[in-house]
Amino acid sequence: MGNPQTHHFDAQNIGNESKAECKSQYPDNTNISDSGITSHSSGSEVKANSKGENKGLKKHRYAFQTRSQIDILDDGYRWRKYGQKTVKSGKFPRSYYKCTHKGCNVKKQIQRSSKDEEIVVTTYEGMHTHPIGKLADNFDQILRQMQAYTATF
DNA sequence: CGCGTTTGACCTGCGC
DNA sequence: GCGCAGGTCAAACGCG
Repeated sequence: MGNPQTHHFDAQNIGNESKAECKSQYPDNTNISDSGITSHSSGSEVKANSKGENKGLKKHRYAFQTRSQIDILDDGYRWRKYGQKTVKSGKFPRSYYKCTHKGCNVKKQIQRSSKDEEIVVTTYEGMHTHPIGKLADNFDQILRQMQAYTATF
């Protein structure tokens, strides 16, 4: 298999492992886990099946921290920024990205730590239904810097 | 000419 | 019931 897909770090891979654990690597009590990544269990898809029957609609969400000076980490996919909002518990704004693809509604959320601007929190939501267009030049670097990730929902 | 980015306004959900 | 926070969409502009 010489396909670049071999290195696909799809969510299902992580979800299958189910070894994700919310390890707080924050040296200090960062407010991020108070009002950013951890909360928001309610999904917009919930209203779709609000008929009263809730199917096993799992929302894939993965968040990992990366130590980089650049907010935009190219993981091999193309992302289109569709919004930016400043969170209250954080002096830095949060960026919202969406995968520009047919039928690929994967969203990515990037936020910088309010205290350590060197730490960038990237949250992925959804699964890619298409192969990677190219190999991320710094993909290996991203994996190395992947300090922690949370997979649930 | 296509699309990616930017900014503002609007909507929804939750808390008080 | 109202307010706050977060999230999303839309229109316009700039760049390639």
